Amino acid sequence: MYLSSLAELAFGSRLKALSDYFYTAADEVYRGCGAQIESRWFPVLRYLWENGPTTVSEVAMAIGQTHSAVSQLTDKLVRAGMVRRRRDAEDGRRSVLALTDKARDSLGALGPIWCSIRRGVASSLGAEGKALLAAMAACEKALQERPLAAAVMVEHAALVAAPLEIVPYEPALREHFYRLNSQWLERDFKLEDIDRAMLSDPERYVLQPGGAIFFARLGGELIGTCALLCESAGVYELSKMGVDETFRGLGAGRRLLDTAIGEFHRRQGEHLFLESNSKLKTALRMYEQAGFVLQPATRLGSHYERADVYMIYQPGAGAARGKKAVRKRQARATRTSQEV
Amino acid sequence: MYLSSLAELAFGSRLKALSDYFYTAADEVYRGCGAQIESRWFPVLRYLWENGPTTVSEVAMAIGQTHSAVSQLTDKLVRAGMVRRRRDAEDGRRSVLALTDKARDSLGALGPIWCSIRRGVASSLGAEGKALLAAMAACEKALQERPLAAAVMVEHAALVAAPLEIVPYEPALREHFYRLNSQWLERDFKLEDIDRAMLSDPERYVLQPGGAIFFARLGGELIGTCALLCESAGVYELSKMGVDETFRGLGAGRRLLDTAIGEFHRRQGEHLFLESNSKLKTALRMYEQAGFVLQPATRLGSHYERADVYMIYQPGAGAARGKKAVRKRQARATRTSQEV
DNA sequence: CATAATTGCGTTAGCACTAACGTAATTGCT
DNA sequence: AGCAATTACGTTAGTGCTAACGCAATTATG
Repeated sequence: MYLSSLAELAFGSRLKALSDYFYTAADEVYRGCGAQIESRWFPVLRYLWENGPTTVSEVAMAIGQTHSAVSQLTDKLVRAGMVRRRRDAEDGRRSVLALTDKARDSLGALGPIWCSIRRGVASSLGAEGKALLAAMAACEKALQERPLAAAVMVEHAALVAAPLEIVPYEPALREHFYRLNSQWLERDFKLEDIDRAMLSDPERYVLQPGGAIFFARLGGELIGTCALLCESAGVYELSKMGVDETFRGLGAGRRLLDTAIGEFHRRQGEHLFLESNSKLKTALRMYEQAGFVLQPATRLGSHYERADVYMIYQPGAGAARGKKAVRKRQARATRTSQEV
Repeated sequence: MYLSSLAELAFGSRLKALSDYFYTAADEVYRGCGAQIESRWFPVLRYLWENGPTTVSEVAMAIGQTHSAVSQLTDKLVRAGMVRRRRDAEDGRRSVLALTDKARDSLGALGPIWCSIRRGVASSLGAEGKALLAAMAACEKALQERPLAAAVMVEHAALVAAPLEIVPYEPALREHFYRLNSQWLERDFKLEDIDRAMLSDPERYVLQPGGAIFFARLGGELIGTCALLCESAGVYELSKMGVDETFRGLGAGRRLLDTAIGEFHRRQGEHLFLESNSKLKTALRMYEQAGFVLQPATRLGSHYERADVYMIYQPGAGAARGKKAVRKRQARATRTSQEV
């Protein structure tokens, strides 16, 4: 699903979808069993069932909704003959809600259905259901203790205050080269042997043959990296570009890319190419914007299994060229190139 | 929170609440950062941002909503100047949505905010956020493969078809006595030494002193148990009553209780009491309905740490007595007793 | 090629909920 | 006691979504 790829950014939408799924599933079950009840009624009725007559606000507080919602729902329940509304004798403002005998009968008969729901959830979701419940409870607690909006604002303030710099490789940063690249490699692909070698000993495999490595540093943190490999005299490959997942969208990738291209020019390189994978759409779009042009076929004798995209740096060409070749190979990528 | 106590039964409501929390938190952040965007717009805009111009239904499919929702949202986005609507030249039915330049600018500037959101979620929810994402993904997958409503109906059919019987103890069932009791004991309390002893060797601690044990069997499964302890000549204690959490609501508890009381009468017992805890509201209500009366103080020299409720069986008394004593000790329990 | 079925979209009515307001009752303060 | 503040609730307007319908365009079928 597309939404899952957005991860933390689409929490709300996905949770809503899940919520609706459960509501409609419950209604389907109630209908199927001939129960005269709707899923939305459940929290209120069950609370009254367990706790006896209570006021509107107490119910609202307990089930985490506004008093208005409970008040309106009560109208419906009264109309359905499930709930009785009474003024409280002690406090005239209060409206005391109590189940009718009909409701008590209905709810009593609902025992097996609730039981089936619990068991159905277990059989349908298995351990994942338990995990979801546990995670929800943990998140509800965490959000009460550390409100999300405030936490985000703190991060935002820190982000915009911190300077974003590009710094060259130095031995003390070797582990970051590994960390930043293994993150995305292990997420979408797998670490190939050639990766492991290069990431573990960049001095030998990148610098010594005449290449360069850059890091993006935000404040004190290293959030991205990029390597310019020297394949042969004047021929360079852009590779090992990785930005920490939680720091994407800051422009670090583009800054690294521009720096690497700058270095390629500074060394008076003649040919610059890269290999990538069609999954990495945002990266591909960035390469195009920077002047790389998608080639009709993958590179002959590629070092990587995951490589299904081959691009060559043609600064003068712009993004207009290569359309036909692209269209043949990848409808989706074409659309992107037209758009950008 | 009350809803969490309902576990699987209130999935929908809790997920909705969480969903709304994330939506409003996101809106708060966007407002706080001065971004001209609303949280509900995000899935559509982001999809167009990543995939270029697409049709209404494609967007709807991708973000898991109806075409109507996307169509109406598009109205708003067009009014806000973020999206352009165009008829498709190739297929006149289709309405192609594309981001305006303004939207592209806005979204481009949103990078740091999205980044902050990801980091804020991490700092606010920590590992729980990851756990929630993982659980959601797993549940979405599981629900596609095994629809919930169908699974529940299957369980329901099996439940109503299976006969519920009460059977006396026999050595082969010893482990079930332990299993069924340790489940609720470990959930709300903790296993005390006296529990462990009695549950491990019921023949010595229950049967030999003159007590009895019963099991509730549903179809082939043992789903509940209950013990009648003989304290001294004619004095019995009802104890170790437990029904599997996933099988509650079927009336097994009541059947077990009635059987135990029947056995108490059959043995011409003179005094029957029980000790329990005020947390166990549904159990307490059942005891009252069966003829137990709440006592004003806990029992002198109780064996259990968790015992804060003491009830004596007075079959003639009904549920009307003991109100005053109750009211003094426990406002909540009082309400229940008035109600039932 | 005519007709039926399907597809894609917009519109409307309706639902569940919230925010905001108004009203009545109660509590707090001097 | 008198007045303000608070509390409890109902009502209204509005939001975000779905279901259901209708229309137009496209595709399938005899």
